[in-house]
Amino acid sequence: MRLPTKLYRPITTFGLSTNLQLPHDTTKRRVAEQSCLTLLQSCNTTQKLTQIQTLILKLGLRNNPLVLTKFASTSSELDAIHYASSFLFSSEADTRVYDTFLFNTVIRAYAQTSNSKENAIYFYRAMLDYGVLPNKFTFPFVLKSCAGLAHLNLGQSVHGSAVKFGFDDDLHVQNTMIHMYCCCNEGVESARKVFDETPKLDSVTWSVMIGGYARLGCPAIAIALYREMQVMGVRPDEITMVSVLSACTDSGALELGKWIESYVRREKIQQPVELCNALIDMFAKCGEIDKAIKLFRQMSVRTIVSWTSVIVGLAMHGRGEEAVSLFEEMIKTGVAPDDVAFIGLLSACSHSGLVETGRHYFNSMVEKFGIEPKIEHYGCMVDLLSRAGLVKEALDFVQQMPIEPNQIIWRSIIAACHARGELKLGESITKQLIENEPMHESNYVLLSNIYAKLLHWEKKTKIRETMDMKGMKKIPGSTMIELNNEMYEFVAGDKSHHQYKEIYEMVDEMGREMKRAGYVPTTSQVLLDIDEEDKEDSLYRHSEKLAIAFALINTPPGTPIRFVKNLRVCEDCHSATKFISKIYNREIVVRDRNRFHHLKNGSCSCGDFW
DNA sequence: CTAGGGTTAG
Repeated sequence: MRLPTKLYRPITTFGLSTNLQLPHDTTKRRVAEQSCLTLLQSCNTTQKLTQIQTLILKLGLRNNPLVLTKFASTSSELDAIHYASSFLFSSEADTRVYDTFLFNTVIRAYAQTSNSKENAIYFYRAMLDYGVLPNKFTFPFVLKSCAGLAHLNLGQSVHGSAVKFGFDDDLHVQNTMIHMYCCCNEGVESARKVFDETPKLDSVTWSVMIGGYARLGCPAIAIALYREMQVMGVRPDEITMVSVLSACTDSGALELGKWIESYVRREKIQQPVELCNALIDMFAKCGEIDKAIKLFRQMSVRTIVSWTSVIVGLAMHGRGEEAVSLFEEMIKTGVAPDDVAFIGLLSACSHSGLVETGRHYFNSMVEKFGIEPKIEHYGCMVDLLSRAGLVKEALDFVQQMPIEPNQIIWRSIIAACHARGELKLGESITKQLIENEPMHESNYVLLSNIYAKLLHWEKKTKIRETMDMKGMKKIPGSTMIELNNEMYEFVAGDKSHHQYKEIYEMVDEMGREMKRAGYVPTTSQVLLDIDEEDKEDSLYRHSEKLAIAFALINTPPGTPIRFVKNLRVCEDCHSATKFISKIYNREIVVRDRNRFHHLKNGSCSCGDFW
């Protein structure tokens, strides 16, 4: 990690002597000191700080600990903090008055900034260099900075330091420690270790760990941990609820989400906007978009996040027109859209084929709202054109973009090539991608799908071999489904479930019924080049078919079935699910990687393009 | 002077 050396170096260029006489009169001094402090409190720009600095020097108050501390904690603007800290630690300052409190103040100031957290670490090290002892308040600030930097080694060293100074048994330090580890890649295990060694009497400890698992993409563990928390009798607060809700959102655990909504009301847990937003997001992403809209309408205070959550939800459900009119309503209400709101809006246009509307809003970003489009916005536009079948326009658009296109953008175009039969073009783009990033497995999957469609089985097999040779694996498809307040996860060919025999019998029965109704398996997407019957067999073992069979066995007739798939739903499963919705008279709500499919009576809300 | 909160294209 690179630390800013310039701050630590003595700065002697202030040009003012510190040898001015102090006012002898104590009252006068008090007044001067007081006015200095008052001034400092109101000052937040570099310019103002310079003026006050002059005043401090003239009054000879430079080494007054109170002034120093105030000086460090006053600034909210980054430049001002830098300036203040260089002033404090310049060679003219009297280091004898440096104390823990002063360092804590500087460290806190940096820990709270969004992009200057290295400096917090830097001053923590300076503190130790000066021989100033940290206290139990120091570590939460420092650990928070480590968390923001997501720097595991650094975090471990601070952890060691906290142990050395004997503050690792402080609850606040432990909680921040867990949080820090949760924010670092590869840090979960360390987080869990600290968590397991903690008495965990506190809802914060649980919230941190639950939120950590939710953020790391392990919603099932997060939910299990919440249940454990309930068993231990720790009362969750509104922040715990936000963390658990985000786990519900990710895994599609609608029942638990609903339960939390009623629990919050029953237990009279505070309902800040953030919690309402989390509820809206949960309902929208668990397929209950109308419920999300209803909640949104009932809110008395809304933030841009509330609006955006609903817009994104509508986008995922393919209800583009409503998303657009909600966006317009938002502007009329006086809420200025931000870049995220535009991503939601543009993706809504994309999923509903609103090409002209999308173009109009994309242009309005700069023209009307002064928001510079980012790669995500360009990505939405490429997707918009690609999905509408305008592959050539999409390519032109990429060529004219002022930003370097990324893999996501190319994959949008490849998907369109795949869907529109532009297989040669798709093949050449994909080959290019593989050349640039030979270790990215999804590119090989794309190419392999194109070869399957072209019926080039030998080429397809070759790709498979290349992947094996490079030690790459296709991400396994998995399906999460909630039943009787439990989450179940299925992967293709899964036999770990205790009901697996019944499930496979049900899968066979489903296959027979579907064939009778006219279903033809789409075997072209099977990765392996095996004979047709085996291909069918491996299709029937796709995780979503197992999940559907599981739900059919365990729920009364007519109950809607909802599940979440981690990848894009494959062509065959999509068509099979449509048949099942009709044959078994079930409403099936599927959330795949990109969007929702509401299947009912043999047809799907996505209009068969996703 | 101390801790925890996901709205983000495919």
